[in-house]
Amino acid sequence: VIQSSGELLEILYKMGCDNDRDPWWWPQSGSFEVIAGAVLTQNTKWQNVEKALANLQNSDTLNLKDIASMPREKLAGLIKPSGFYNTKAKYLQNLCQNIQSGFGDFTSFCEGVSREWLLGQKGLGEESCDAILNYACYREIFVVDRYTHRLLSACGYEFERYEDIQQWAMETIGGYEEVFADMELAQVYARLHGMIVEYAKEDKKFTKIQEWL
DNA sequence: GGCCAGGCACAGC
DNA sequence: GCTGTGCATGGC
Repeated sequence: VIQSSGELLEILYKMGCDNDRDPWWWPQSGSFEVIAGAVLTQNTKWQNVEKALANLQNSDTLNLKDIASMPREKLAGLIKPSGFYNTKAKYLQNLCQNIQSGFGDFTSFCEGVSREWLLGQKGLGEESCDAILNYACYREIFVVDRYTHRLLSACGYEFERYEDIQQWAMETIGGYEEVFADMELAQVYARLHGMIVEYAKEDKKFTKIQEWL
C-alpha cells in the first residue's frame, strides 16, 4: 500500500514540468481536437491517433462542422490509422451532429455540456466523457483509465469501479492542495492523469514508483 | 506472428 | 450486474 499519497503526487507532479508539452498535457487542450482525439484514442495508441488527426488536419476537416457533414465513408477513410474506423466514424460523426444541434458551436458546448449529456452519446463511456470535460472544457474532473487502475493495483489498492477510483483520486489530490498551490485544480487533475499515462508507457508495472515508496 | 494500445456497445448469462 | 466478444490498424 502507498505509504504516502502526497509523495506519489509530488513525484508525478514534478514529472509534469515539461515545457515542450501542452500545459494541460493533452495536445491542443481546450479545443475541438480533444473531442476527436477522445473518440479516436479508444483502445488505440496515441501515435496512431496522431496520424488520423493529421489526415483530418491536412484535408482541412478537423472541425465540428466538416466532420458532422462529410460522408461517413470519407471520415472512416481519414481516420483509418486509428483502428476501429467504421465504428469510430459513426460515433464521432453522430457526436459532432448532436453537439451542433444541441449547442451550436464548440464554445457553447463547453459552457453548457453536462457529464450526463456526454454519457448519453453512443461511443462515449466514462473515461471519454471525463477526458472531454477535463481536457476540452477545463472542468474539475479527474480522468480514470486503465493505467490509473493498474497503478493503484500495483501499489496495493483494490478498487473495482470507475467512480471509486475517481473519488479516491480527487479526494486524495484535494488533501494536498498546498503542493499544487500555483495551479488551478482542473489543471492539476489534467497534469496528474497525464503523468500517470506517460509514466505507465515507460514502466508498465510501475516498478520504479514502487521502489520509491 | 502474437500481443497490445490513453474503450465502448451489445449479447447472453 | 457481470463477463465475453467484436471492432481493426500498426508497431514492437
